[in-house]
Amino acid sequence: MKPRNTDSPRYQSQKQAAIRAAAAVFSEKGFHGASTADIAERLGIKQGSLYYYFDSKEEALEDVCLYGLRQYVDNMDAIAGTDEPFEARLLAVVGNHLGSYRSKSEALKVHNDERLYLPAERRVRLKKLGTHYREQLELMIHDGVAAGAVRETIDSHFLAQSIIGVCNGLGEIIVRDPEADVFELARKCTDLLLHGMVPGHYKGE
Amino acid sequence: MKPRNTDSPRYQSQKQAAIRAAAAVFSEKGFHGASTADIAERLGIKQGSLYYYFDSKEEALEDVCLYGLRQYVDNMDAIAGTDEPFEARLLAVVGNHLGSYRSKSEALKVHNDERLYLPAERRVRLKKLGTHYREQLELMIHDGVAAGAVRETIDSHFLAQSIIGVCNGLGEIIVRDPEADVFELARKCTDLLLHGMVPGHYKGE
DNA sequence: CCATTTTTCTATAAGTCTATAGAATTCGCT
DNA sequence: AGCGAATTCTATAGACTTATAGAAAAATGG
Repeated sequence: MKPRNTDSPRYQSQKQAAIRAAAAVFSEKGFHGASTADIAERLGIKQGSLYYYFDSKEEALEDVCLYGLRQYVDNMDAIAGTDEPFEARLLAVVGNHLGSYRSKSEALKVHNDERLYLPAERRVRLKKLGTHYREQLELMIHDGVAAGAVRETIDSHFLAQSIIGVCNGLGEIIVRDPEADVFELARKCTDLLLHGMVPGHYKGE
Repeated sequence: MKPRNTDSPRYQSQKQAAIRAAAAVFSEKGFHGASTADIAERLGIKQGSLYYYFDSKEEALEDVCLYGLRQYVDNMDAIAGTDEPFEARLLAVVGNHLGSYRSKSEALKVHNDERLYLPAERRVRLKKLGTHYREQLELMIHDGVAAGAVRETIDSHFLAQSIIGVCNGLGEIIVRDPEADVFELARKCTDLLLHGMVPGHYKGE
């Protein structure tokens, strides 16, 4: 183990850069397909030097996943804490999810696709964040039911998973097409989830 | 290159078994994380012997992906070819998608998560099948609009991607919980897509 | 039941990868 | 400029992988 000053501003900014470099490489080649040499090269240093910032390749993956997930979950907490009407909160949730694909697509993609390759003990913190996210969403749905904005016959676990699924599906559009209008997509997505695709319901549009 | 009789019934059944073994291992460890030794072990033969059935590890991945995708796409063709009303066809599509997670979850999961690690020239056949699938779905949506079953304001690319997304999201429930009732999930999913989560629309339920 | 074909095994070459240790360089500060 | 700390470099051990070649074993069929 090397001596390192984890508080120095230089260390912090390089570590941040290292995480982003790892995110980019993992997202392109996958965890096992990427080598530490790939990550170091993108960062502009040599392979061995990378171990100044990560104790192991697995730690790098964990850091990338946490980085990708953190802001995303924080935003959810903020949304769940407001007393906006259900529809507005749903729009905010969808917007947050889709927005993450644009701003930090790589780290979040790595979390989605590669986190399973982490050993169980490295996944605890991620799991906590993930279940927290879903719980907040399910609570929101319960509120929606109580407020009469959501049918009582829909169970919240099913619905939460559906919402997450649609967002991930649309995330592919966002990643594929850098021109895609994220806000417009979020609006259409929320509308679909609320009112379905069938025409002629009272809400005129 | 070894001499092999690809027509003998024994070869065919062992090759099938090899593809399934590869699917299981790739799905658990990922393409790069899995070794040819892992696949051979699951099949009950030695590492070197595997090359009697695959020219390379990449070919194994391609075969697994094709295996996972084929039946899934064939079913879509059958569904698109009927003249059932739109709602019934949507239910069939969703049921097919969710059902695939139950029956061949491993190969389809491999296709979803690992196909990107194939070199471009090995991906052509997969791409063809995939875009064919989405085109059929978009055509179905156009029919639905023409028949008045779908709002005109929804664009079919967006909707197709949303449908695929919800199904993948619910696929996680199916994979996680072997007791989950796939047909019931498909019904609820179709209902959500058609009518949304908001209560009080004319269709009483 | 023997001869031929098919399938599997053993052994290994050649390459890649992670992680470490210690030397060399750069940085921040006075 | 010069000292000590922080950062990066070089070099390498040790493990693991894919793919191949030729020997061995098992199946097939006349």
